[in-house]
Amino acid sequence: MARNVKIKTARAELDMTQKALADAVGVSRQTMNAIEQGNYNPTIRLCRAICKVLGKTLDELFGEENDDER
Amino acid sequence: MARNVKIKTARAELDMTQKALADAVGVSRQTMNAIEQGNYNPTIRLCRAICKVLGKTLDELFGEENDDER
DNA sequence: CAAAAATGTAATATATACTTGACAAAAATT
DNA sequence: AATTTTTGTCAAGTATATATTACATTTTTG
Repeated sequence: MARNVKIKTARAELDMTQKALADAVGVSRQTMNAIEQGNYNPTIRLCRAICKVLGKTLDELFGEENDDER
Repeated sequence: MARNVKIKTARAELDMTQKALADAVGVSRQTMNAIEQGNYNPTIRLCRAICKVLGKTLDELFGEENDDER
């Protein structure tokens, strides 16, 4: 189900906790967790916000999901 | 409110109608129209599907929305 | 190793993405 | 210029992204 390890890694690089990222991005901790877990199909606005905070591009963090996630 | 002219352009390059793109992507024509109109905050999965059909990257079609869209 | 912090996960509730149907206006076709 | 196709938009409904509360487990820290 496509765990998003790229977010986890980028977060680690900045030494940010899931909660810190969630707060920075204006979303609940559970939502951030679910996104990293690959259980979510977030909106583009949220993806953009995450990219902005983590200093990555959309393609870097959310590119090519080949599998059939929900 | 940030009309997405990039999608419109990419669509024109392929000589696709809004309906054709909507069908190819598995979404209603109204939804595609609203996205081009900038009234929507689509999910990343839909964005990926649009990119795939139009042969563009996420960054190309959905990068940097600076303005305060909804 | 114990305590604290961070993470994974579930249930219920709410906001909003997306659908369907319908109609008007604009653009393209003949 | 008339007809058809495409686009823009609205209203009401359904599906799902996200919030909140809560608790168990894992990881980190003292």
